Amino acid sequence: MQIKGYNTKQKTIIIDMLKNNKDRHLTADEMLKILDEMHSPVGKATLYRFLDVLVSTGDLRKYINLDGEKACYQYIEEGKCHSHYHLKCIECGELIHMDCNHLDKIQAHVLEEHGFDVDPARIVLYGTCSKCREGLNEKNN
Amino acid sequence: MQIKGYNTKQKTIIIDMLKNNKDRHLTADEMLKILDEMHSPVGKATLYRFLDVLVSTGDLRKYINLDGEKACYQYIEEGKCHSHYHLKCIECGELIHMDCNHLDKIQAHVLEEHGFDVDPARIVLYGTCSKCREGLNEKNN
DNA sequence: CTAGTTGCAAAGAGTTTGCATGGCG
DNA sequence: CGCCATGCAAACTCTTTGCAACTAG
Repeated sequence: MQIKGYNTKQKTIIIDMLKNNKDRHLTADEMLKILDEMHSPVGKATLYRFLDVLVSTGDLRKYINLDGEKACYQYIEEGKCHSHYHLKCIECGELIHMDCNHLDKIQAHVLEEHGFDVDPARIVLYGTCSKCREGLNEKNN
Repeated sequence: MQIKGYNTKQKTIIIDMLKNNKDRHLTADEMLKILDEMHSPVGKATLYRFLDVLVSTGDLRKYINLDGEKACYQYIEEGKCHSHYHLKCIECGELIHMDCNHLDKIQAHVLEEHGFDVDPARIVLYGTCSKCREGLNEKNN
């Protein structure tokens, strides 16, 4: 991918980290921790600034965590249009990727009846997963 | 409604204010302002603490940080379970509150087919509103 | 009386900004 | 060399907490 602006060490590190975690939703804090563990610490401000750039160029998607209030980010692979939906458990935090044609109807319905064009890739449904409802899930957050 | 704990002046004032604004989504700051204008100022901490109580008793619904913004609250009339969905325009940032029975099916479907219990109040659908799609919307953020 | 409640101010959490230094091109 | 980027710390915003004074029951 094309890096906007100067091609610095920090930007390369951040992008590598994001690519290595493209299946996860990461918060800024988690990223800082990962970068530390990679022995490639990056300044907090630098991270936030570059994440903003990546979001604006469409390489990164920003989700607002309705529960914990921290924003989560997920890297978007070039040209790859994720047409699946995300379920995020507010108990255990697990992120579930759901392929489901049924939900494609949401988009059609909201567009026709409400005049609003939903981006399906951005849909995140918050709730509780089956494990947590059954109380089987260990506390892991 | 039944007030939990002691029945104080501040609690009565807050509940009155909420009832008078049950058609709106208010942030804590907006409430403080309204209370000031009613010449019945209530301490910030008192408000936040009582809002928490009302949310826990189910009298108030809390919508959290839709886009790094403040939490907003809506009073729930007794016995009336009214859930609606949020549409957030990624162009102009407008937050649209949509009442739609059709979308209630999302919850049932995801629970039955995917074993995941979605909280409808937390659903936020990102996309573009009709005004922005037509390019008619003024830049307002 | 005494446990719940209030309000101030200070602390927290997450994010942004100011500014001097440093590095890309 | 000029300009952008970096990183620290301080600022900022929204919310929560500590604590002494207060009040409902």
